Amino acid sequence: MSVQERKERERAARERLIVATARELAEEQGWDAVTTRRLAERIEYSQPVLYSHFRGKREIIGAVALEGAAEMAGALRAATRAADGPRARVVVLARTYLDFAERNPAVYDAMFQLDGGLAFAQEDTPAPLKDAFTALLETLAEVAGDGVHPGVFTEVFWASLHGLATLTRAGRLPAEYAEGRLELLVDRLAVV
Amino acid sequence: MSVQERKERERAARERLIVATARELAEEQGWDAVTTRRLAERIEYSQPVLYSHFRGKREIIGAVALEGAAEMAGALRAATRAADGPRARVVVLARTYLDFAERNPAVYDAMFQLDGGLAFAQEDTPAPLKDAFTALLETLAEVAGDGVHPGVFTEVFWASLHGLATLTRAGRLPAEYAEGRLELLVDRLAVV
DNA sequence: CGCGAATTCTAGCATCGCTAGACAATCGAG
DNA sequence: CTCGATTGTCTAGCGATGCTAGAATTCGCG
Repeated sequence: MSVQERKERERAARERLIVATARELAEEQGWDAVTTRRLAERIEYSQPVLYSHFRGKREIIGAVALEGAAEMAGALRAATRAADGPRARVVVLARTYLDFAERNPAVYDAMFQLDGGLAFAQEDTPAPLKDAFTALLETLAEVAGDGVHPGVFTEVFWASLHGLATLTRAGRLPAEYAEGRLELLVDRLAVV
Repeated sequence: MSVQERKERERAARERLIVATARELAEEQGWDAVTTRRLAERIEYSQPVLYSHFRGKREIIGAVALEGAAEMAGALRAATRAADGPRARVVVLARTYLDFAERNPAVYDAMFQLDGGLAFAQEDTPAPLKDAFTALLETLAEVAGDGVHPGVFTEVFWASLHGLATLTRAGRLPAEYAEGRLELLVDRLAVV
């Protein structure tokens, strides 16, 4: 028992180290800088070790994405729980989402911009991704408006936030009116 | 005169060939398949010729993006011109935008997902990009609503469309309710 | 025709993701 | 405690990538 268990624990710890290091490196210098060589050097193992944990770079991105999804779901729930009233909850939800994207650009990219080999919007979508969507839905369902499917409403709202997040960060939208855009979006989309 | 002029004409033609070929290849097999070697082979020149026209791959992507922006602006204007009434114009605008993104995924990526080295939302933003934004604004200004800056409204609307376009194409939104999402978005955002 | 300049190509660099096969460490049986 | 076998890890290398230096070629002009 003990020997094998210890090995498995160590292996799991190393896997977490890989994911954490990849995330770190990506936030520091962007995903392009996350090469298998650099990553291997940082965890102080050789490259092939990475491939004994993950099929390839794509799967490492996927692992970071799942970690990020869980974090985002937590952040969204924590933020909305502290807000009073449907409208305030939606505003804080949107702000928290955009804030997460801005503070964790590499993680956000792993989740929604890069190919992490994860299934979306299907039965076999990993739980953390489903749950992050659910976290959005919990707050948005109460402002979807009559006769509007909450899931579809959440999809639209999410897409809008995603558009704002990505275009702003890429410098394709001016940074200055960010708050005004957020409020306009909430005012128009949410039925309070 | 004549010799030098002919050379310049030929040079310009070859530059157009490079851009067109890059676009073709990207639409056929994705931007990852657009390598300098493959591109050079298709235009029947060696790799260094590419670098006598463009600083690197990034600039080639940028050139495709500009071409795409001009096309998109034309498509948006043609579509909205044929529609009666503000709401119908907005619906057809949104549909045309999403349609363009779906039919020209590689061009859309060059414009809004990849780094083409272009400036956005600044004075030195290339004219085609500014004009594409203007094409959106022309139709959207009349449904921005009282007291809402048309530019900011256009930014929000554009971001929402962009989110829908990218998330749908990446399979992160189910393909089935696409039309419903579009109509919901227009109903809520546009003030008619 | 033949020279000088402009143009194009060959060959190569550093780096990438990924992997085969050599090597080392560890385990269980006797 | 030793020794073979299994597991784990590393070294070295493959075929690509974007990009470039310098050789080779082509071309216009006197």
